[in-house]
Amino acid sequence: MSDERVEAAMERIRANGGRATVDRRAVLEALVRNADHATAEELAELVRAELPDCNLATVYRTLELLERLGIAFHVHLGHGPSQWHLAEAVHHHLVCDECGAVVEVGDHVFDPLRRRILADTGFVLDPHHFSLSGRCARCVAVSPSSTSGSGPARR
Amino acid sequence: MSDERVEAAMERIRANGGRATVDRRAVLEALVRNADHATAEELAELVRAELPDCNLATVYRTLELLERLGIAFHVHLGHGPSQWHLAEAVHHHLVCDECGAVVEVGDHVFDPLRRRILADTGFVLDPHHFSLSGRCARCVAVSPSSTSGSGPARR
DNA sequence: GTAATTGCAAAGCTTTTGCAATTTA
DNA sequence: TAAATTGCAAAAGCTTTGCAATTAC
Repeated sequence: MSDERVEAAMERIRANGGRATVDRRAVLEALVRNADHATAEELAELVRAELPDCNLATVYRTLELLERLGIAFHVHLGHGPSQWHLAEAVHHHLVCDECGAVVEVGDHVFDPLRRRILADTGFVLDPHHFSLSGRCARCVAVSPSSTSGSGPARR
Repeated sequence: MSDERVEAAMERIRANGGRATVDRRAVLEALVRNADHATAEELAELVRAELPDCNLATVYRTLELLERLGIAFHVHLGHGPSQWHLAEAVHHHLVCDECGAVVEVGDHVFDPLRRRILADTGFVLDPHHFSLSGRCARCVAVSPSSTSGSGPARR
C-alpha cells in the first residue's frame, strides 16, 4: 500500500523540519488511495481504517501542512466542506448548480484563458484551486433555461 | 437614494408572490450603494444605518430570495464568508493566494473558455458564480516562484 | 531529553432554522 | 383577517485552537 508518492512527500516533510509521523503517513495514503477529491471528514474515515484513533483535528492539521508544502490542495466546490486532492492531479471542477454533479476538465483547457488574463492583468492563475459553476449537460437538456429550477443543490 | 434598480427588483419580488417589505428594500439599497461585493454581515451593517433593528437572519433570508430570483449572487472568494453582488455587475474574481488582493475581470474574457467547455462537456458555465485563484502581478513581481510564500491570506 | 505532534474538548465563525410576534396585502 | 415575514435565540456544520499527554528525533 505504500506508494512512492507517499515516500516522496514524507521526505519533503522531513526536509522541512517536520516529523515523519504515523498519522501523517496515513493521511497521505488516504489521499493517494482516494485519487479523486475527498473532504477532511472522508479522509479521516479512510485513515481510521488503519488508525482507528486518528483524530479529525490531526487530519486538518496534516492537510494544512501538506498544502503549505504544495503536496495537496483544497477546493471549495460550491457549498459544503472543502475538497482535498493531491497536487499532481491537476484538474478543475465544474459544479452543477442544479443537481450538484461535478464534471472534471483537464488543466490544458484553461491555457488560453490563463494567457489572456496574464496579458490583461499580470495575474498568474493557480493551476489547482479552480472551481467553476454552471449547469451540467443533463440539467440543461431537461430545462434549457430555468433560472431558479428546483434550486441549486445546497448543503 | 431610491434607485430604479431597487424599484425593479421590488417589482419582481412582488410579481413572484413575495411581499415588498421595508427590510428587503433596505437590503437592496445596500447592495446598490455598495456596488462591489460585500458580505452578509457588511450588508447588515449598511442596512442598519437606516434600519437599526434589522436582523442578520433577515439579511440572509433576503439574499437567498434575491439569488433565487436572479437579482443578486454570491461568490466564495477563497476563505471567509460569501460575497454578494447584484446580478447586473457581471464580473469575475481573481483572488491572490498570497496577499488576498481581488482583481476583477469582465465576463467576456471567459467567452472562449465557455465555448470550449460547452463543446467538450455540454456544461454551461454560469456567468456569475466564478472565483479563480492564483497570484497577483505584484506578488509575482516580488517573488516570481515562491510556493509557500508567507502563506495564503487565510481567514 | 527536547521539541514537535497529537487527542480532546471547547470555541469560533458563518449560516440556517423553529417559533412566536409582527407586518403586508 | 390570512399569509408572509421578521426577530430572537438556538443549533448546525466546518474548522481552528489551547493545553496536557505523547511521540519522534
